Amino acid sequence: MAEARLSNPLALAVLVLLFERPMHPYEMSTTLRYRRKEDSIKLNYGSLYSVVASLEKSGLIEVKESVREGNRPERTVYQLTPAGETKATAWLSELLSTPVKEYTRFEAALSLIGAIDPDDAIRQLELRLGSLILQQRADDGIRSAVPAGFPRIFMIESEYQRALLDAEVQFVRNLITDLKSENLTGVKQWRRMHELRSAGVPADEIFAELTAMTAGSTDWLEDPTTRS
Amino acid sequence: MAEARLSNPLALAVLVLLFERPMHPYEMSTTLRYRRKEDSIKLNYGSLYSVVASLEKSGLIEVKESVREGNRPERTVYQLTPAGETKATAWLSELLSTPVKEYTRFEAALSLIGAIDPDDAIRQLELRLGSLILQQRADDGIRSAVPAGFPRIFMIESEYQRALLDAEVQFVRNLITDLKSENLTGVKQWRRMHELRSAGVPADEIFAELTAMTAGSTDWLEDPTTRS
DNA sequence: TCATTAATACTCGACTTCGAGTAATTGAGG
DNA sequence: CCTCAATTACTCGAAGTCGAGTATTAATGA
Repeated sequence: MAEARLSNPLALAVLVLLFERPMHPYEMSTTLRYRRKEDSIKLNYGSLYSVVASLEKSGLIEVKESVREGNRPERTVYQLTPAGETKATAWLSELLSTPVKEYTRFEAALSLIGAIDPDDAIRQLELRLGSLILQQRADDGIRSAVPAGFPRIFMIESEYQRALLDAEVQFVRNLITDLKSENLTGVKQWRRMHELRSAGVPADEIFAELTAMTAGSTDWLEDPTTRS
Repeated sequence: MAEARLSNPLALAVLVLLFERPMHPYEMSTTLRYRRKEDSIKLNYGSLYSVVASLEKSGLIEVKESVREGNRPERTVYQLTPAGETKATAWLSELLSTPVKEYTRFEAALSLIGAIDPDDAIRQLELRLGSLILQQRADDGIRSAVPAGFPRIFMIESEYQRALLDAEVQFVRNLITDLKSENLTGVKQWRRMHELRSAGVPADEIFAELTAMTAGSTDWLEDPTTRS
């Protein structure tokens, strides 16, 4: 009954599935796959079984029965407890109502982009843009193949995904344009820095020249250890 | 030298920091914090030290020196190896060029939204919208406080973040509108389902009625176990 | 001057995540 | 009828993640 701090959304998916009817873990996995929830909820066997175990330990689900057919591995069928039912709706409500910061790889990469040179960065971003546009096309294809009358609410998560994809395409396109046109402040310094570095100029001289390049306030250039 | 498959972007951040100059782990953490990279790269001590250890084990970084000042814990200063230098640029390039699916909590929640009733869902989404708009305001405030001349490229990751935030606001606003106007196909069935359930109607009768409600093709309503 | 807070620099272990591996059963093709 | 692939159902251990805890020193202020 310990209040385990489950954070894996897969655990919520398990609760929601058991809200419908009792199931064994393998059936949960096939059901999630059949309903295309795998696109939105990361699913792998190891996690599924350990998540189920931890839900049981915290009293949110319980074993209903344990059936063996022939020589196959035993199937353990689980069902929701009253506590689990409460938890499922509370948890889902919270995920819907409360935005939490999600860390993406691309955001991390952007924040470190200065480590490669600008022309290289542009090239990589163009590759990304290409992939993203292919994804849009693929998605268009899927959408046009969905039978008329299919309830939108059943695939609302894919509309969200699409909204984010379109936003990213826009962002990357703009970024490439700004980088190419040197329209983005700081790119000149960035480029100069890589020129100096590849010419073997030592770090402190690079720092000095960059400081000189930048007109006006340069407080932001300072290092935490060197600031007065 | 083992090719460890590091996936934590924090490891890339470590490589990039050491590309600048040798550092000890604690200094990496303060530097990342000072440069606001914490907003984009999840940082906690446990992960940092274990990531550093695993980078060392795979030969991408190495100990430069180990200094002790007074009775303080020893500071272990690391530096990049040639392999680490190569890895840093290759890894960064890959993160920039290659989109990978990121699983967000909100997307997971949307995919399970059917488990709570529509009116409840609308309420939670309105709460979310409120928070998101507050975030936009806060971000506007920060942006207007940035000193003129501050190079945009140094905070490009926050522009990405903002683009995604704006897209989410749009999406949630539209979704709320569509739900309220019953404009979204499937909402009627969804609402009816929760009415029946809270009236204690058994699952199979609910299924029967929902099938009847939906004109035309209802293949998509079928269960994997019951399809012919 | 003495107490209290902040900063420094890391350690530890509980918990999660991952995905390859296992081992039986069913189905379809030749 | 036999073989080979797919499906069923789960196990296991290595690796990663997390954040509270520890122990010292520096700074602040009553």
